[in-house]
Amino acid sequence: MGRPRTPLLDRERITTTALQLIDEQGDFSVPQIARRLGAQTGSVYHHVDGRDGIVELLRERIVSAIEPATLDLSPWDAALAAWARSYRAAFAAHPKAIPLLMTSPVRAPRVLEQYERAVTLLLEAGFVPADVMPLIIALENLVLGSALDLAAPETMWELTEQIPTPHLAQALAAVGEGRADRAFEVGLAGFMNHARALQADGTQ
Amino acid sequence: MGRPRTPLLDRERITTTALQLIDEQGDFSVPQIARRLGAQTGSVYHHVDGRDGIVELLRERIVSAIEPATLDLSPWDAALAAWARSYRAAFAAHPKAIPLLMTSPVRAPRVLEQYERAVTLLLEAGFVPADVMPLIIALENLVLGSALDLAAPETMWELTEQIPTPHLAQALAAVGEGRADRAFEVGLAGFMNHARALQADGTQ
DNA sequence: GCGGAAACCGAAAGCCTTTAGGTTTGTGGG
DNA sequence: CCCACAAACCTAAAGGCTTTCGGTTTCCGC
Repeated sequence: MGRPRTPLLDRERITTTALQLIDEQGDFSVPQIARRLGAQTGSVYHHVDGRDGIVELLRERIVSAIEPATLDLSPWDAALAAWARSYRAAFAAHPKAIPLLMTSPVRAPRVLEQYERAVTLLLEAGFVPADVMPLIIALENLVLGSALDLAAPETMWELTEQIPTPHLAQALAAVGEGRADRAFEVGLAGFMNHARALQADGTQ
Repeated sequence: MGRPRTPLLDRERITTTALQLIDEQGDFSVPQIARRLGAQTGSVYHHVDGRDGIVELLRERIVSAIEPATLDLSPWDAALAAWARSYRAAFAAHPKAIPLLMTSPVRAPRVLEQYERAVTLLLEAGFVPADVMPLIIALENLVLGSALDLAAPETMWELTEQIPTPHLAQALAAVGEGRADRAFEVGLAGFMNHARALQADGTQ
């Protein structure tokens, strides 16, 4: 038994395996990870700060796909919209992980830096400081709400014949594929128009 | 031991106890419910379809607070905005329950009826069928994203001194109390403006 | 070469979900 | 009235999960 000649576990492999499990079945457990990597359950705890620690690693892994360079775009509204799309895309790549990540706060330095830059962007664009966080949080609501929609089963609404919903059925049929993407773009367009209007009011 | 003279358990009490536990500690378990009601764990399963069944009861309990009469308001945009606020308020009453309810689809007849009426409302207002679902889903994204924000800890962003975030700290300080509510109103205003513009384009 | 750190195993405590069979109480049909 | 059956609860147990702890082997710096 004892220490193996070549290591079986490390944070990288643990994270990757957890993400695989989540993509496959929507959840993970420490014993499952250990089995896939050929180790015993307890051994995982030598590399990771418990199950919550693995969730934290997953969060960092997933948000690392957000493209910080989007915030360098000009003008500010193009930057903000591109950042929102990149933010959403990062979560959309692993929709089933979203419920696990939604509860605990943002701690990843990489993401905090991006929020800092987004705030700076809006301040430089002429927004009043008190208006900035509501805007950013509203955008975040949109992104996360949409990401959640991606995590939901194909049909978020289970239509039954017991409750007649003819117009809902018609509207669902009319939108067809990519309803989640179209809804996000509608919400984003509404948000960006509103933000531009606010900025025009403030800087006129 | 056998059957007690006055029943200890029923769906109503199980649901209420589960909701209490969630409000207190953010989660619940079947043994915890049984203990609070003075019964054994296994007995709960005679009334409820497992843990998932309890979650389903919780969903119905919580969404029953959405006020259907909001959709009777006139004009259509006032109705939609009031419905969105009522929708969000229903979840905001039990923010810690939100992560439990976000995964599975909407099955509650009471809510499906309201979606049907919302679709009808937009169709009667002159929206093209293909535009209706994106709008409603975008609104839902806003509502659920904002509800999630309510479920998060007080500070969604954990600022540390290791990563300097002066502008973020300033913006957070400037918004003060009720940042979640203000963000929701900003997002809703943007959405409603966009919807009104779309409707004006379509019916002109 | 040797001592400590690193990596893993084995085992266990304590929680959870769910099922199965046994016991008592209520109830409706004969 | 009584008796069979359904309802409500209990006891017990299987199997999974999270986490901790002590033991064993291997690696690495000095």
